[in-house]
Amino acid sequence: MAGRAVRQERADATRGAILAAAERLFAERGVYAVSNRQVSEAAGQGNNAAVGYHFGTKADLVRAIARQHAEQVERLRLRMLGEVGDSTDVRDWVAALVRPVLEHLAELPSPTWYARFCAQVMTDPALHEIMTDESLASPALRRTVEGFNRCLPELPIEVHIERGAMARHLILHMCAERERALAENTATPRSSWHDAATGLIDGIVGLWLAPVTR
Amino acid sequence: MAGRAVRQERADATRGAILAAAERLFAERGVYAVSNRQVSEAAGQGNNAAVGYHFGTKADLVRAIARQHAEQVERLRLRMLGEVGDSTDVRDWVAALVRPVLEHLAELPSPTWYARFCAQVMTDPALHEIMTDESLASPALRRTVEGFNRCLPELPIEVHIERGAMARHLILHMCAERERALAENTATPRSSWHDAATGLIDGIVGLWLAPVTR
DNA sequence: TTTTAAATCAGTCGCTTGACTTAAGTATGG
DNA sequence: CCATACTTAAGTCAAGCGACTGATTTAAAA
Repeated sequence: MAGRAVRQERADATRGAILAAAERLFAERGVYAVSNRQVSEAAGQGNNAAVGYHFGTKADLVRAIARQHAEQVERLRLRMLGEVGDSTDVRDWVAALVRPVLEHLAELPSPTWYARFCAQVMTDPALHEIMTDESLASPALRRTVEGFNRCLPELPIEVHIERGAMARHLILHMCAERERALAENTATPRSSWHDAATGLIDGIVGLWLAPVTR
Repeated sequence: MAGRAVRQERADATRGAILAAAERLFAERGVYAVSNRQVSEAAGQGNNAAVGYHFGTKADLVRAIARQHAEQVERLRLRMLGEVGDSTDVRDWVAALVRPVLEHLAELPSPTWYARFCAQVMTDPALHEIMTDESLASPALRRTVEGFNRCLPELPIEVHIERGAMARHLILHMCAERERALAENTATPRSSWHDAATGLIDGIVGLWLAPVTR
């Protein structure tokens, strides 16, 4: 009964070590530039096949890392969704999109690698899909997007899609850039993740409300 | 005299083949996931050391690719700069920032790999610097940024830096995404690079003119 | 206690890597 | 017409790769 838990605990510790090591190495060097051997070693495993044993393919490992974080972000976004309620202010909904992600990064022990990891994963066509799958599986995200669409002024469909992509890129790469700067101890325009989120929200709202050239 | 040119021509053809092959492979798989051997083979070279012979390190090869394109973009931007003149409309200057890049992509034979190549390069801290060096070496870009700053409403310095970064990310990754979609024959929100540029300019202008939360 | 199975370790396999060396081919300049 | 210098080809080398195998440890179940 409680016995099984002990063995599980040991395995979970190893799994966790592999996840953490992989996230860091993938973020710094790129997913396909890092071998499973290097991940195993960085996780303190004598066995060079530890990754294969616990996760299978490299894509499975990437999915596991993504899911771990997605769960945390989901938790934060649900809370935020409660605060937003049924607001009709575009800014509130953009905040519900942005803030949970940056709050999550702020909560993580420093230095963080998650944003850079995401940026690396999103550049690969195959892995890209894994990432979007894990994100779109989130009910809170879906509800946020719906609420956002309700109070957004009417836009041509192609502009709507286009600006959605712009907002995604903005969140992803501004986070990755800030994270990199923090890791390398170089200057950042904002002194906290919270302030960075505010600036990001300002920009994204401006982007969505910009007039459309026809 | 004319003799030397023939040998040079042969070498230039090989160099060109290597540049083209490297750009494609780097864009698709990432710079460090592709070996010099693979580049040499893809360029039709029997010699597995052809890359080393013609370019030296992988960073030198990346720089050569970046420079090649930067020259074309420079040419287009200079022309655009003439049209903009001394306009005081923010939009004109954003257009001078954006249009040359997308015009260059439109001029290249399809499919293109340059935008994805840039996106890959920018994710690596070491290569990142090579790319920015090649870009900032452009006088036309510098003049454009200056002209832009002259007609932009006053912003806190940190917001200015922040939004500059946002605009950069937007241009880079929207181009890469569109390029990927074209290569994979999936849907794109806009039917031409020119229209994509218009949408991008709309968004970036909105971003810069957005009110600042204090 | 003994048995069982999960988890880890240790090592092998064929293959590819970057760095390097050597040889062959070729237009030029003497 | 030949020697030179530049370019390409071909192959070697240790190191590292993923995939795989069998042995060992360890806690659970019998």
